[in-house]
Amino acid sequence: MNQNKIRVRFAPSPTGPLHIGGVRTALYNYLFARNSGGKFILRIEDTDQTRFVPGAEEYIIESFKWCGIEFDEGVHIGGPFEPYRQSERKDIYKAYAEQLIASGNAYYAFDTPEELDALRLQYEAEKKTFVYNHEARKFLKNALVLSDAETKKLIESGAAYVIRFKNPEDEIIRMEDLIRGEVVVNTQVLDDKILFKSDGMPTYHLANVVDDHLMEISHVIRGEEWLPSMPLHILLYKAFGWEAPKFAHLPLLLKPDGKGKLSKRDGDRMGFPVFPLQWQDPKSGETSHGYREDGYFPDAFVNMLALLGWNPGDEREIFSLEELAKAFTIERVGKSGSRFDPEKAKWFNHQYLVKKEDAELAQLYIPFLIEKGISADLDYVTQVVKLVKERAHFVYEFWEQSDFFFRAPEVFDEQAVKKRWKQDSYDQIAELKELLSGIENFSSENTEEIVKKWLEEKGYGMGAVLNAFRLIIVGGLRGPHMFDIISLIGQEETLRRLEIGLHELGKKE
RNA sequence: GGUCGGUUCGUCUAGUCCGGUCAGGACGCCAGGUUUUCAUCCUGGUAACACGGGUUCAAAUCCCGUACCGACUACCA
Repeated sequence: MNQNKIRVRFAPSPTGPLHIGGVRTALYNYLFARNSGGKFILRIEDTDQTRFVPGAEEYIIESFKWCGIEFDEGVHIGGPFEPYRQSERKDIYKAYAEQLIASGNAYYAFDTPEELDALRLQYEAEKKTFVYNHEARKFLKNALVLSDAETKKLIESGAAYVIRFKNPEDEIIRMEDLIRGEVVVNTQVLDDKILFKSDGMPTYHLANVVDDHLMEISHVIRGEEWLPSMPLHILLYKAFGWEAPKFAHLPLLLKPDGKGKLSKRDGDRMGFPVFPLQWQDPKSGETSHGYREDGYFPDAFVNMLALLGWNPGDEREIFSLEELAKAFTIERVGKSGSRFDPEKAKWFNHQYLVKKEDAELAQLYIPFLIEKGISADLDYVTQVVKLVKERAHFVYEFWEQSDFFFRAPEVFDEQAVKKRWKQDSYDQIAELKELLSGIENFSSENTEEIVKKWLEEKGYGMGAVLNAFRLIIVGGLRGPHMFDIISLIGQEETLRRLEIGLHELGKKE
């Protein structure tokens, strides 16, 4: 193995949509690779044929594309270590399993799943736990107990078998985790995990070790749920006589309330996405929300995710992907699980929304307008966006903040009428209409100056008049600066709305 | 049950390795200010070292124990 080359991989199983915890794991791998000038690889771990879900692999690839996370090698782009899909590498694992048998590190076992299940039940009844370990393997149906001739005969007769790892009986394993430091385990407590299944496929444990070695992976950065199997993996590298990669086990993403790791259910329950993209389950037809479809910007999403378990050590919070790559180090990844906070996710999106160009946001807004049956030119929409973007977390919220730029109010908010349409209002607004109709330069600044002067001369209350004015133009007590609004919709439209408003609201007695 | 991991404001976290500033920032929340409304924005406030021992002049920081939480414990990954 070339020791100087940093190579990391993300190795999902195509069993469904990618959970944001998985996205974060991939992100940290990506950032680590970019930070160190290394390579980032996408490998598909589809050794469980029974759990294959159509479309999952495509979903995973599309998710990263959306996030802006790019791979250097992988199932979708190829590379020097092809193939990158384990089902297509099927043939290579058997030989490695047999190599382990030859070296005395593994053995054939013929126990059927039913037999083992029965054993587990039996143990449970006695309040014990059945473990296929160095004790149990001495009295079960395997090559350690059977003679070589019997074993050979069984295999030749076509009996189903698995290959299990033969754990050392009593050995202290000291392991180094980049995030957690030293982890020590006695092999006594380990069980003889299956490496090779009776269906001819390797298990994760064998396949990931073989592939990581063959693909010259230098660092294995994965979720904390893999920490308990790190000893097995270390032992496997040792048994093969290979140098093990460095390991880093990332803390879990926890649910926003209560206990435990974040799950799909939490998203449904609390109304926030758990997946990067929308996903429709091919079997149940059930649809799950995605960040993309819910209006999040990919850069905001990635930024938010990166800060969940990692921090730069200073007080910066807004990072582009490039900035993240520059700042990221594995040392600054925390040890403890992070509770996901949907509120902060929204805040991040707002930050990115405000930072974006008005024209860019207008482009994104136009489809929403079209859906409302409104056609407006980009220039006008850009002006509108400029006025309302600070008030929104998402582009889809623009409509509720700016509908009145595109159409006259159809109804007047009842509460607002009650509060702001007083006895004097009709006459004052009628006067205001007169005033506005005479203005030649209808710019925001100019109308504001003229109206304020008029208010002062007349001794009218600014709040009273302008709120009544707003009520008529907007339909409610909301929206940006009044003079910005009328300047944008124009003099003609302003006067038209005043006419309608006066007629609708009438004179209050 | 067993093994491993974790524990600083409600949440994300800095500080812990190399003991010593009112334990800092952000989100949220609350209050005030700005404003013609709402939002933004500005200012301020709220609020934490899981617990118990020990070592020390001094512990969030080092040691031990306890509690709690989590992950894992499949011919799944």
